[in-house]
Amino acid sequence: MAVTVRARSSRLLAAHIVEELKHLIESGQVKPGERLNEATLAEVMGTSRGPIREAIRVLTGMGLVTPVPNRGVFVRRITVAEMMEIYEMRALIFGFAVERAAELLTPARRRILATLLDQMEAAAKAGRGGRYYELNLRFHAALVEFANNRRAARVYAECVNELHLFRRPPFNYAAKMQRSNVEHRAIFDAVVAGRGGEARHLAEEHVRSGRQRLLESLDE
Amino acid sequence: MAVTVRARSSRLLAAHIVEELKHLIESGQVKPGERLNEATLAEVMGTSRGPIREAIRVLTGMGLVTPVPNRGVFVRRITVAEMMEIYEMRALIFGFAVERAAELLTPARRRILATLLDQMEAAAKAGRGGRYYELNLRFHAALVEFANNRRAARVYAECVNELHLFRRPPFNYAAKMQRSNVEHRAIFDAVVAGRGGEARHLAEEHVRSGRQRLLESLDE
DNA sequence: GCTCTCGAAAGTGTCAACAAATCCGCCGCG
DNA sequence: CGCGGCGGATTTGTTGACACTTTCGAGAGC
Repeated sequence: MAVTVRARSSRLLAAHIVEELKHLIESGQVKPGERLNEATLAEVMGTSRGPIREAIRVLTGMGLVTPVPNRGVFVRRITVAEMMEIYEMRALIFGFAVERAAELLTPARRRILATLLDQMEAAAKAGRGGRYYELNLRFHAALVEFANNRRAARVYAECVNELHLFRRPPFNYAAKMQRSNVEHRAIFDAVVAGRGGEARHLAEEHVRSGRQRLLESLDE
Repeated sequence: MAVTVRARSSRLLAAHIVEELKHLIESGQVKPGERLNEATLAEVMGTSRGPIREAIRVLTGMGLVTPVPNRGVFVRRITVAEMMEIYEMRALIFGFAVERAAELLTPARRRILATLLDQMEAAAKAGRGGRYYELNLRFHAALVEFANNRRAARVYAECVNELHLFRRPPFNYAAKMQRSNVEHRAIFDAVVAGRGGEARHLAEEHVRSGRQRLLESLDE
């Protein structure tokens, strides 16, 4: 658990620590299965163990860590089976959201999506995998947001976060960016054309093919 | 916040308090918008404020309460708009789960569902709304469980819990039990017959008509 | 009578210390 | 050489105390 901490902005309560811990987990500085040491974290964060424990409990409620009595909390470990389940869930919600987004599309939203698509294309051509990955997340998040269902958006975000627990971002996108982006374009076209049903189907397939790409990368 | 506490079973850590608080919220002993008083809860639970605060943080992570700095945490208040969103989400997941359940049905599972159906019918005939409500929850939960997707089951349970925040169980089922149970039977038949697509459609409609029944009961 | 200010009361945020459980290395025994 | 158990060290669980913020009511002033 080698840890570096970012500067603290808000002096509001120790909800700050929650963000910090989430970042540590999602960025892979603490790995799945690893234990969170209260004393160490307290020292690093410059506080006492109280706020640390409370922040850890928030993560417990979010399901990012699992507590074991008298032994501490461990970063959740995702099995392949769980990953499959989460992907199914994600496909379901993404498909639903995209169909809604098609119904609720506005010119402003269309522009946002178009811009993201262009940027992704540029990133793909330039071979910038990290950049593409980030834009990819934002494209999906935007579509989900445009469904105007915060509950769905939250669950979707949770799925994405948990998938981070399984595999780090810099997994080999280089070869797959092009194909992925073709699918994005197809979804976008269907949404813009107002063909909600088709968009939904494409969105579900897109998530499934993303899962497939991840599975293949596991064999390497 | 008039509170009565049940006997404590496990002597393992203050995760016990989480269950206790959840029960207080779901049973309506503390109402949406109300503040959770740490000192009072500590006294009632027979512990100090530390474990109480930690339990409250778990609820925060689960989204059941929202914290306000220096003012405490408040039980989440669900608006009608949010309720609609949650119902949409619930319909989506329930439909998905039922289709899967149709594919994964076993004789043992079929028997469990059939038994629940019979019990519900009996409860409906006897006009026992509370009993029916409880069996109804179990019937839905069983179907969701039979989809073999724990992530989906968890999200579904969260939706149901949050809907509890909106309206108490003893809302008037008496007149609606019969109709509700007809829908249950139809879903069951489709699942048993292996007609997943039809079952899914029926399941989605069932949740939507449940929402409709709730909306109508709001006008009274 | 109304408003503003001040101060006490209540409640949350934080900390350091203590109690209990678990982990780990060492020693003795078979 | 392997195995079991016995401390010591580490780490979590819990507590009470203290600081700071917010709330609310009483009283002065207009």
